[in-house]
Amino acid sequence: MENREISQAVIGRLPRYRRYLGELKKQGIERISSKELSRIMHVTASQIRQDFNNFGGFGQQGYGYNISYLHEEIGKILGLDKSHTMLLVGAGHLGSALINYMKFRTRGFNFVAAFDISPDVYGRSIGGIEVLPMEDLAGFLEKNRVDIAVLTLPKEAAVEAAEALTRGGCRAIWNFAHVDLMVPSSVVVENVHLSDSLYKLSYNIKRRELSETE
Amino acid sequence: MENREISQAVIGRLPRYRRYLGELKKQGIERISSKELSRIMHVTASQIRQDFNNFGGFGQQGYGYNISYLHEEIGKILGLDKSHTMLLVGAGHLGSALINYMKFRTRGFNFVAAFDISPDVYGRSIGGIEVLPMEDLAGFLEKNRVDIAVLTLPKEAAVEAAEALTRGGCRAIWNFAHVDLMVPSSVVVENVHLSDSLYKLSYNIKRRELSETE
DNA sequence: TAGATTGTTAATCGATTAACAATC
DNA sequence: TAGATTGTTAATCGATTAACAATC
Repeated sequence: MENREISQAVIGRLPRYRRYLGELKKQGIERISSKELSRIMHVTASQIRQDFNNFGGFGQQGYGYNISYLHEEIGKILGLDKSHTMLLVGAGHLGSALINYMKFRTRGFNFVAAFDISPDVYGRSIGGIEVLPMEDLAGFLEKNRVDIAVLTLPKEAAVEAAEALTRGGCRAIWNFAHVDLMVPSSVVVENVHLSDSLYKLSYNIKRRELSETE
Repeated sequence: MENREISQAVIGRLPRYRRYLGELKKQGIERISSKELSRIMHVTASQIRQDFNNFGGFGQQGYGYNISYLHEEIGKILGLDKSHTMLLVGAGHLGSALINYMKFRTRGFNFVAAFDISPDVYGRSIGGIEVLPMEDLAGFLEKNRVDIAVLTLPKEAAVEAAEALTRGGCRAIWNFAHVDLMVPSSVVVENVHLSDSLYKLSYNIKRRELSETE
């Protein structure tokens, strides 16, 4: 059906559009023009229309866009109308924080199990889910379909875990480890490299200071 | 001095270059050509040379790049040779995880205080730092220079906190809240929108499945 | 119908890749 | 010197912005 490939730049903007549309919806506003939305979001109206048109005509000439409808459609494009089973792999501080991030749960991202390499945490419960030993991972994957594995392990362990996840048929990896995972192209990887983000921030502080001195 | 503006696309790639160079250094390798590095990192040699040349000549014709030197220079560009004072604003699960992320500390990112809105956590210590009431934030900023505030609060509280931080002269905000902060241009903001990242992942799972069915 | 605003084509801009002369 | 590989200019590609005809 859809065969035109949509650029990741566009996809990357969809969540932000959806967030703003959600806010407007909450405020009880019914419709909005690309021009007005552009003013609020600080992007060009042209970009907004181009972005939406990648997925077909969501608007109406002379009227604009219906907020509630557009919000829902973007949700569907992002796959938020379906629920996802999730696995926590690495039950340290960061992993615990993510599993406790209740918002995910209410939005169709459901953790079904948690694994860790350290015996210290086996049997402990985080976010209402019992932590299991890493050795059981392969077995678990044989019996259960997993959509997304959240990978919050030190890098060496992360590489190993990614292999086990891939072999076990896990669809996607949300990778918080500081490595580039080499997985077959059938497995989707989304990286969250926190230190990279912090380093970028550090660069921009320096740059800002330099330009202020000038 | 430097006045040519370097694109954020380039800056965004520097941490990854640095990571690979660090690995190579650890392996005891001394030099590398853009061609070889391109093979390892799966980017074009042309891009590598262009990126590095934004900052002047790091290499040598016929030889390549000295790994140790390049690693250090990229660190300097990113401002990693200087230490930064950090503030945790929002001491929930995610905030605690970040403050406990020891790597930061060993790398010159030092937390000096933590604040929260909930009286339940006042006086508690996380990552060796005592959590103070949010009301004390403005006073703290008057007395202490803060480079980076890590903002891990629900969005409404985050907007307020961002204002207080800005007024107090905080240089930069590492924003984990799901809002776009409106701050003066002198304050650097780096967003980590976790749910946006997860939604992108969700889209790509869907897309992968569709293309496999074809 | 007139006004508003989309959908879409065309123009511009910026980023990536290719090519090659300079030079170690 | 010959070979290797950078630094840099030129060509290509893709993404953003502008313009406008279609249409509600």
